[in-house]
Amino acid sequence: MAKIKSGNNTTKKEAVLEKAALLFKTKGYSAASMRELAIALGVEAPSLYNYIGSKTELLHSICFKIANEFFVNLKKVENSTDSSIAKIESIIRFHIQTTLSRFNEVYVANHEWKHLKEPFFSEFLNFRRNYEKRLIILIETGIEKNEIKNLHPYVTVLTILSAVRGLEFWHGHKKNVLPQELENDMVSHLLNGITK
Amino acid sequence: MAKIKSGNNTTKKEAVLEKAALLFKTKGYSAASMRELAIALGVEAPSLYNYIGSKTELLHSICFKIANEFFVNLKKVENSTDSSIAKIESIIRFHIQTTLSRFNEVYVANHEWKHLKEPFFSEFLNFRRNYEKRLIILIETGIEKNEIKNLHPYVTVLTILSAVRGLEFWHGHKKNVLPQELENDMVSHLLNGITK
DNA sequence: TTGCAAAACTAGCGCATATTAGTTTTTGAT
DNA sequence: ATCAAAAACTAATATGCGCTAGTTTTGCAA
Repeated sequence: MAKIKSGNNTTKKEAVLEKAALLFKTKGYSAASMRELAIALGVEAPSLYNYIGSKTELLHSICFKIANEFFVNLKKVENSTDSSIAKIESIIRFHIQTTLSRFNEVYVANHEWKHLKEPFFSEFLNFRRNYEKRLIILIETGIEKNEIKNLHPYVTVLTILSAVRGLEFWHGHKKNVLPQELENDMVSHLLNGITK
Repeated sequence: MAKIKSGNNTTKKEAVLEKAALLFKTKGYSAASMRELAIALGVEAPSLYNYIGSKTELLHSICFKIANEFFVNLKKVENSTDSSIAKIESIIRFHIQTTLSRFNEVYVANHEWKHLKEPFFSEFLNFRRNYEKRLIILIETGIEKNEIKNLHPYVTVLTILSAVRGLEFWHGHKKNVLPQELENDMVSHLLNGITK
């Protein structure tokens, strides 16, 4: 049967990962089957195991790759000399841009990570909590410096993270709103709500 | 074995539904098994079928009960004589309150509805789209009346709905923030961001 | 105390799953 | 043309699933 097609600069494993992200997003990790994934790649299910170790490894790869990218960005922002508001804006824009350009992977990392097996489940959970905590510190600093309104920092972070996560439901509306317009309007909404 | 316990004013079917909502939320609909649900109720799996028709019926009941409550509230708000901003505020508060008080069911309705079978899948999807569309109209009216900033209405609705949906991740922090404080701060953030 | 319906049980069917083992085909460099 | 490695295949295993059938137990009303 036909070989797994992979774009010129991607390995076959990456081709599998890409299809897996789409499938996991569409059907959910548990309901997605390796047979289905194989069919999507034009291949029989056992052939997949020439490239990958297991179904759970696919989920692991997707989740931690995305988590790492967000974390790298966070560190970059933390080390900048921007104002608190500018830092928050930068993080919001990164979330929006990454979510729009890496739709399937971001969705899986956000919604299917709970199917990770231990110890990876706990590792990922700590990752999230740490990320959230460091955003709270960013907000707290902004409040102390009188840049940001004195709302409860955790609520502010939750509101922001939830709002950008909601872009996963964005899909079919691309025709009516340009990505740049979406990004600017959402940033405006979220920042105007907390800027002093 | 022990009978299924149900609170004084609830039927046994409702007891099953309540546990099902918790289980579907924790493990996801597909990964949750009827055997597991039965154990949580102190019973063997086939006994459940004395009360319910099928696993998918459980999901259906949870999703449409919640959807209906949100819809009833929406109609009430639409028919009021409040300003546009007050209408939006009212809807945001309803979302927050319902999410906090009906945690598991709201989570399932928001995240697991995609496992509904046709024709219920499409019915639920139309429900959501209709709800969203009517919120957009509310926003558009507010912009025309010069109450609300001229951001793209769809983006505004997406931001608001996403933010309140994020309360599903609220859980463990109840000790540090009172629900009333949470509600007021989130409402403040979301409304200040769009009020003219 | 009897009788009957509600609600539990045990056994098991049919099906789908992830994965392994072993084998064959395809591919590309020499 | 050769030959080894890469990548596909077929077959099968063990497991778990939702659910049904048929039977026994339980609990309340008479």
